[in-house]
Amino acid sequence: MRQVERITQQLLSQGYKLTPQREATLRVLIEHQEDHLSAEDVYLLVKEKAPDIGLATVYRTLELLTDLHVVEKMNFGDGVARYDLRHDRHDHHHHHLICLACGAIQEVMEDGLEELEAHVQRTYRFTVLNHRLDFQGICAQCASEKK
Amino acid sequence: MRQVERITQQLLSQGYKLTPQREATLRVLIEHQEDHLSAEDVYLLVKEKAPDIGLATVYRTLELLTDLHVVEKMNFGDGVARYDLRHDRHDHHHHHLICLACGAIQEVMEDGLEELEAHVQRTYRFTVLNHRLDFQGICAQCASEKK
DNA sequence: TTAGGTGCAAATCTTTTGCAGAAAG
DNA sequence: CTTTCTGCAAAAGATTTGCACCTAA
Repeated sequence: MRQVERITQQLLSQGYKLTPQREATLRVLIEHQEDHLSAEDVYLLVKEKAPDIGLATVYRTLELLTDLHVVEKMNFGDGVARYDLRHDRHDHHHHHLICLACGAIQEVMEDGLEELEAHVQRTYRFTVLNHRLDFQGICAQCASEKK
Repeated sequence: MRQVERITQQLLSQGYKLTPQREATLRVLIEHQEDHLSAEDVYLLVKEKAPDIGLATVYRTLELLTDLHVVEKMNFGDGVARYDLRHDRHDHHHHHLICLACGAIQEVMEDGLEELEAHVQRTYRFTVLNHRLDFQGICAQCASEKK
């Protein structure tokens, strides 16, 4: 559980308080790294451990963690924001495979955009700070079920 | 103005009616192809020509055009859906440069993802039907102003 | 003539905010 | 102690929906 401690240190060192609500939220995010949770999802999961937490606090905590680059706020077009734990501070190198049949979201860790990014940088004189790439399609499982 | 006619033909051939509201909305979308309009933006622009149109109709028309693949509904993370006219039926090959300083959204017409897409297809056995790539950063203009 | 479309207002859903009380440092 | 947090309820936005009235085909 080194991860929780590293992040709480970061909170404290920047003058934020470590409250039980924040710690519980952090734990949920870490336990569900694979899951791309919405604020509501996080709220329900935190509620299991700390029934008194309010939804507004979850929103506020997620916003704080986004500012601290602990999580990344994402939008997959389904009307809710989802939050991804960042793997490291400078990580902007993972993509998503979104299955249109079952809705599963899988991560692709390889980057593979360096060349295209350099091209954009040169051709459009655009300084790329981050990028975001999603593939929509049919996952292996759904494809095999259809047969 | 061949574009309007082509799309209205498509509407009619699929059993939808061509109403003045739909035509006006279509014209606005075509005249502002570069602009990544939100539903509200479209509403205000259509209202200039046809003051009686309702916001709900604009939403319904945009939904219809999305189903028909005439436009693509996009989400840049600013809380509103934006609509991009598709360049052709099978087009999934344009990316966006989003300037974090001024908010401008520019299009990149090159694809350059073929290789990565093939890799994903092979490695994850994921059938890619579409993709979506945004670069966030600083545009040329904002970069030069900062000096 | 009639199925589909429209405008309006109300409803819904996600996210944000004001405020008084609570608690971390 | 004091500043920051929290929960609650209300507010704010964006989008959707129910319904009675229109209108394109």
